[in-house]
Amino acid sequence: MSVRTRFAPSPTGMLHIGGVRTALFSWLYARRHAGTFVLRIEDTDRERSTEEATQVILDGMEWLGLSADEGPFYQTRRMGRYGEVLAKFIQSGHAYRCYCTKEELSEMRSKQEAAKQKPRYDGTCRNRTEPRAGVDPVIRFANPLDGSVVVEDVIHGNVEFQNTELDDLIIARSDGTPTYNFCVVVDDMDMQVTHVIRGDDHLNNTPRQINMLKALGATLPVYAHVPMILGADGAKLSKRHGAVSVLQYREEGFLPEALLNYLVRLGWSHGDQEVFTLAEMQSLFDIGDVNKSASAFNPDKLMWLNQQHIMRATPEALVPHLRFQLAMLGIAVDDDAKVAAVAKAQQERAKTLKEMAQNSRFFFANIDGYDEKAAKKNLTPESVPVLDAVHARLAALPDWQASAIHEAVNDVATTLNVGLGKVAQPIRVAVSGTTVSPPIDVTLEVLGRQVTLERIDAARKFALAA
RNA sequence: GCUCCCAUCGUCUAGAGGCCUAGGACACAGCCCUCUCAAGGCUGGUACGAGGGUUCGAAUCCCUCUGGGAGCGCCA
Repeated sequence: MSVRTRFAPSPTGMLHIGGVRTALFSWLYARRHAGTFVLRIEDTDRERSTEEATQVILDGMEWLGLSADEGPFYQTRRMGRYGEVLAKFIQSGHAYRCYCTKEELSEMRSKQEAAKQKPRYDGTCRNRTEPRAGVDPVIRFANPLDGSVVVEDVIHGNVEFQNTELDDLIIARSDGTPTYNFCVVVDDMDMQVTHVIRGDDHLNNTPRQINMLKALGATLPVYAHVPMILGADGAKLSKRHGAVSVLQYREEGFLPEALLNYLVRLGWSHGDQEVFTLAEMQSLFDIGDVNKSASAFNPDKLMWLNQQHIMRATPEALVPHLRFQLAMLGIAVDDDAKVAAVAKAQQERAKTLKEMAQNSRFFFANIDGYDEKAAKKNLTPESVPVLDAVHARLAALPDWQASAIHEAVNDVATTLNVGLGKVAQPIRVAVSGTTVSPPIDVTLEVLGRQVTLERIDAARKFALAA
């Protein structure tokens, strides 16, 4: 039987990197085994599910390239099917109507807590034969009373739960709508999911799901409960560090493959390798190799990986990303060749595309003044002769190419008997407004002769006045 | 409280009894390279939670403790 995995987020909060990682593991596993990856939106909680969160899931998955082979399926559109199974369960005695009120249940709970017991439903309505007037019943699954359930997990090994620890969970609310644990079971069965890969916060309700699956006579899937991702401080992932919408990472200038690379290395490794292409991840990843322990999110390493991926990408591949970031800065460019040239010049010196765009403004827009410290040091009366000499040499250059520019700048330094730095820095400040840019020859080539000469002229005037 | 899970540098990890005076990566510090910033190279410090076993030998196996996490909803 071929592998079928699924990612089943609920649109009650923004999809964040924790969710993305389980999605990635599921997707990778399906890819590795030429299987099918299903996307299912678990939106049975009408109160808390939002359109916006659903859109983030869809857009996020698309941005990351984690395309679904089937779906998205929405649980809210499968209500008929759930009702069918519910009826079957009641008929077969696997489920029953419970008329206990919320007040009664909460009283039961507080008594149990006071007695230092685990709160659980006591089964009062199991043997009730008559409805209770004025109470809309919920439906509970009649969990086996004795014996145990063993979850065979490829990451954690066999985990045994006693049925006496489990209680009769509610599978349909008093308004008739089915609940999470029940829908998951029906869906995983109907969608013929072979491998359930999800966060290990679900390990505890897996035995209940297995009991229901058994009651349905379904084949059990293979389980893989992956460890959670913690915040940078080792505490639960929160908004302050990482629990933001995945799309936030696009805004921040991360490459999808870099984020995926970072995430795949959380709980998984392949020797000493740190940088993985998408193709490598697909061929090397195996869910059984995933660690058991939770890991903390480390923004620095994500940054480093992003830079590694930027460096290894072809300039052409960076074009759309850089354009996106330039557009965010209000810079519209239609010259893809120039964007590629800039990307090529900058790809070694930016940790994010956002940073690259910020540092590349001067290639596309006029500079608005000079950095104060930079000008004070480099655009002085003493630098005027340098700027003059450079201007003259560059104006006379037959070919506007980095190699020729390099030679010209070197010549000026030699002629004036100063270090290359004394020449390159004033030019750099003149054309970029700052002391930081790619190598000066490359910078000028990309900038073009006309703009270069204009800016040197302007800088010369500024230096004279200083 | 009960049940379940987890435990190697600050962080991500290698390690499946001798190859470990514990390896790699991020971060940090220093040096080199150098027209700036980077990238790159080299060097450095820091870890097997504690205690008991098993064994000729334990980071690796077992037990206890400690610490962390999850679940126990008419949430998912």
